[in-house]
Amino acid sequence: MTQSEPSGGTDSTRDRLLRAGLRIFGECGYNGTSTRAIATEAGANLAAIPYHFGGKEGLYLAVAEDIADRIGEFLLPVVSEVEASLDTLDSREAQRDALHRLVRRFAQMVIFNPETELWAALIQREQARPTAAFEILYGSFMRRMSRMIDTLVGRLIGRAPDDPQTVLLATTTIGQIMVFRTARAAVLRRLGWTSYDASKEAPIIDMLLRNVDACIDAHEGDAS
Amino acid sequence: MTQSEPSGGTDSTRDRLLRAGLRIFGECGYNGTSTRAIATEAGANLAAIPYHFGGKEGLYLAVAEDIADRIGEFLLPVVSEVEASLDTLDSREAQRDALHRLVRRFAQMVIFNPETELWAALIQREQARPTAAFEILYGSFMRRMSRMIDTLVGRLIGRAPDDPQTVLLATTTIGQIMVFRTARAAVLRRLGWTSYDASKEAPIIDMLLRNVDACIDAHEGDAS
DNA sequence: GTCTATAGTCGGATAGAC
DNA sequence: GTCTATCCGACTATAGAC
Repeated sequence: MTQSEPSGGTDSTRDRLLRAGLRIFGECGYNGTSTRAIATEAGANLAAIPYHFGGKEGLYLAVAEDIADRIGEFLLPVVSEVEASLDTLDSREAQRDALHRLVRRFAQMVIFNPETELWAALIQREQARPTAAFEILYGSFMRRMSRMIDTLVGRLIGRAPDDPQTVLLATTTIGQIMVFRTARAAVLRRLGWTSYDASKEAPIIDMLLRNVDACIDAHEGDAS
Repeated sequence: MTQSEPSGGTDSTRDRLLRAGLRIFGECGYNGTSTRAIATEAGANLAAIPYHFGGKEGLYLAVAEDIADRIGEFLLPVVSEVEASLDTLDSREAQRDALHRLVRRFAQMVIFNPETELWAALIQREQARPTAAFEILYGSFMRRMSRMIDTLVGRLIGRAPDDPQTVLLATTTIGQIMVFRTARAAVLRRLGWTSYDASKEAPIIDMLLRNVDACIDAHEGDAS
């Protein structure tokens, strides 16, 4: 959301630094990453980092913005579509279907999109220990995605979107998806898998949608 | 589980280093932590770290063992109790009740035990990027806790404990709890809270147990 | 915009006195 | 077992030529 689009076709030094920064910051964390490693992987000069980004921290924040942009590109088509149709969702089936579309898309990204591998660790660290980068991530897509899920869940259980009960239920819904990412090492080990390959997508998402429906039915119509 | 018990009453240099290491490794990550910072906080000499633990990495692994021990102390009473009663759980109600006890205890630890704050970030990093410390954590309590939940969930839905469907459902159950820790920053912000204080324990755990029951009912008796 | 060279700081580990 | 002193490598940032 700055002036440049590293996702575009260009391959300037700035873009290569951003790509290398994304990979190495994601893998090693802020402190575990040296600007030398980034410059080397980008095939750029060490001094190019202070020049283009003002320093290591500036590059880190630029990487966070880049991640936010890419997640936005992936999620926003579906989010916008649901937002636009929100006023016409009068039947429970339509509301449920909209929620399913959001959950499906989110799960596809979090669990099965290989690109996510790079973003996930960085976002997790920002959740555990927020820095300025968290504001970038939260303000860009997290807020909008969360509000949308809250709104739909709230309608389905007959509560306001900002009712604590609604938000808690929306949270557990998202948690069922995210655990495949955040407890990845333990989950894969228990399943005897080495990665979440495409053949697992249908059974996992089926289970998630079934659980979402079950949890919502369990909380429907118990307005305080 | 080594030779010493830092949880005991002693306060040797070794114990103080372990406590300081737990706090700072947890807060700043392995690379973000300097042995100088640990030694200072422990009121110990820098050279005491190579002396007692062989170096920074040895201290980190000792911290992981310490965490595993403490989590074990918190969880194992309940896990053992359920394990022991496993053969006599013939009614669905008894099985469900046992699962509730595990979920409740796990949630109390993960979400509401303030001590967990220190462990959580370290464990999360090990999930995203396992090192030798992950083996220590997984082998000590994760495996046992997971097997227990798999076993109970499997019985309740009429499948084997290692059936993928069983493991997936157990995973989503754990995910509903862990999200309060792993997406902490975003969840608190959406709820307008600043921490999970004790007054929130009952409503959150009630919702979790209700969701667990609902998900299990949704998957009951659809044996392949 | 990109390079080399270097300044200045901080990291972990060790030697050796006590 | 605990200390001081120190080595040496790695880090980020900057100066200044091109």
